[in-house]
Amino acid sequence: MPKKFYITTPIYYVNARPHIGHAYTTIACDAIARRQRMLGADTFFLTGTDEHGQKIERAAQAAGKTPQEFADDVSNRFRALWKRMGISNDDFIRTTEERHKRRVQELWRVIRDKGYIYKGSYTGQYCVFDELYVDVGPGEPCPECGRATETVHEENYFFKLSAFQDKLLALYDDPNFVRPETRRNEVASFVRSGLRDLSISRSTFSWGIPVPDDPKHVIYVWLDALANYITAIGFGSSHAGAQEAFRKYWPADVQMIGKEIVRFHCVYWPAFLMAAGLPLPKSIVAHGWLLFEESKMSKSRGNIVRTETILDVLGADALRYFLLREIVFGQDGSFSFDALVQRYNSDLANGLGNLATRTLTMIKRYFNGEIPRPSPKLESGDNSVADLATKVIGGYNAFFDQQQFSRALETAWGLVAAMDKYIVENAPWLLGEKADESSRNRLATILYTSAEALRIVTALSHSVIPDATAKIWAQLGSGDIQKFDLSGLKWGQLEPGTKLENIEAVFPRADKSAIERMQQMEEQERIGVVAADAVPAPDGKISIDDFAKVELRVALVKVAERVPKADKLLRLEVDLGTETRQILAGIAESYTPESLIGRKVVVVTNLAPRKMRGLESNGMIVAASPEGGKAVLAGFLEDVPVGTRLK
RNA sequence: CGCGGGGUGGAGCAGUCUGGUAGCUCGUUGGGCUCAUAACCCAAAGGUCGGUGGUUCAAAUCCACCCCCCGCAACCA
Repeated sequence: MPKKFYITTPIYYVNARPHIGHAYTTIACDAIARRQRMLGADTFFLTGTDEHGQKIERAAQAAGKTPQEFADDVSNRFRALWKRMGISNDDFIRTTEERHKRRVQELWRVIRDKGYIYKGSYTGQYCVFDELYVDVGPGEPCPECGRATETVHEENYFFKLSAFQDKLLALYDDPNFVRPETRRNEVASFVRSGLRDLSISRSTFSWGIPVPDDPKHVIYVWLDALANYITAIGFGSSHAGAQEAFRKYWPADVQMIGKEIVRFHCVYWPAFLMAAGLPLPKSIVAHGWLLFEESKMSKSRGNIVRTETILDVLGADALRYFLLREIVFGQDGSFSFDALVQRYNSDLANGLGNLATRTLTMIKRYFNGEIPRPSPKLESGDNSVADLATKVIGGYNAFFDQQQFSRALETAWGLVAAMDKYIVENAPWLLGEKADESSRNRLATILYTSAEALRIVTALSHSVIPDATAKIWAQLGSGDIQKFDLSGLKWGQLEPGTKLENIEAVFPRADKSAIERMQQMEEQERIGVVAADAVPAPDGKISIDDFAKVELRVALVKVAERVPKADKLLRLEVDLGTETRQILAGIAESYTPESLIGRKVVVVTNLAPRKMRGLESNGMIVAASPEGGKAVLAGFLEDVPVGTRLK
């Protein structure tokens, strides 16, 4: 029976559209899954979307949709993107599917019946953004994310997380359970500092899976979401086939996550599984974040990179290769169009692609398109290539299996470089002009050696760049690469006499215009999004009515003081003629409090209140805010009465 | 003491866990080749691996202290 291999991506939360960060995780898993299939493992690759929780309920409300409609829309975007990228997932689970809901409830019952769930009451602060109860006083911000918290009083179900502290710590002794090492240390120190029982139900909103026998409560989103890894493969099902699948695939071999969700996967998840008496995943692998040209991608910065743009211009292989080759897996990595194009040109177009073309072209020209039979008389250069190839196979496998993708690829490309050198040193094109037997034999050996090295790099890198390698493989006359048994890869398998197929360049060189095109596409997308948000203004302009919604008034600053422990924030009290208001403004780096008192400023008066550092701000001071520079307050050259409206 | 990442030739980065002549890509300069996608090959210039101290026969790598940069959040409605 073949070995099984089960790998999962996180299920992506549907509060945001898919971006390149999601693609990164998914590509890494896809490459691993494809490789396992090539090695002959019975592989199951799962991805999906996480769709419950208060955050989704509210986002849907803001969008004027039902939570289900909202989730459907975003989930479909993920599914469509993976399809377009050729992601080879075997299933796509959604937490709003019936199969998942029923099985999560079953998991709940199992844990409950083992005595790890109890009912308790809780009064405290809740952070909607993190979906977490936090240990702070009323009105204080969330210590995790800094956003405002809400005071809730709930009767909740609790999970006896505290009972698992020692077992969890023992678990981290296995160096493979959490990787890389830094994450493992992080988690271990978190657990060592003490675990409190975890609230695992909510009754203040309803967008979730009802708690069995107590439908006023919904199950905590993280318990719901984490369970997908087992519900998707059949846990909790009454069908014999599903039960069989669960027994076969669980525990997971690799569970890939981003570093921001380490705690949930390395503490809560194994605790839930232990409570349910289920086996634990063999390895949880956390990767770093993808930064865009050094800074974190964010919508407001306008530096979001959509995967679609890269697919349009360079194709999926280019993106896959770049992400896995350029970034040291586990660390934060930086994305830029320049680096992408450079890497694409040097490694794919000039490297592998060019090696394929030059090798195959010569075989076509000098041997009528048939792989020549090498002479039994080898020279040292030929043997070194064969030796290197063998080393490269071993090295690549070792690195790849430790998720060191960049080093694996670097190793494989060492063979590409060696082949370029080998070809130049042996100058086959000179031998090609001679007709004597020894020249022909020598030429046959050189070209066989080149083609065989090409075949090996192609086979190794297929899981990373599936499309191009499938083409090269076919051009070599080796047929369908997906049928190749990678576990048996070794030097000398290429059959002399094999007829080549039509030769075609697989990685056309990209020029500077490719970068510009991608930047333009992103720019247009950005404008499109802005315009779409502003509803009926296709040219980005707004109507006078839209402007009239903003109420700007002249105000006099009465009180100004620094907010404790805040670098940028000033607390102001301003006189609007009819009332005095408290406003917080992020201008402490530009103005001293004293210089503001008695000054007339422009205030947006009809802005929704917002809490900052526990204080409420009821408006906004208008200022010119140059990028990276100091803010300059808007003011008047002539005197104006306080309270006057600007229009 | 908020959390995290980092400081290695001109640029971007590996290498640090498991000490042993400092490596890759790009760029620059000169040369070569012409099978190949203006590609490929060779050579050269260019680094006291942030600093100080320690451990060691040996430190980019281990230990201690310090300096600097960046991201996130706190606080830019």
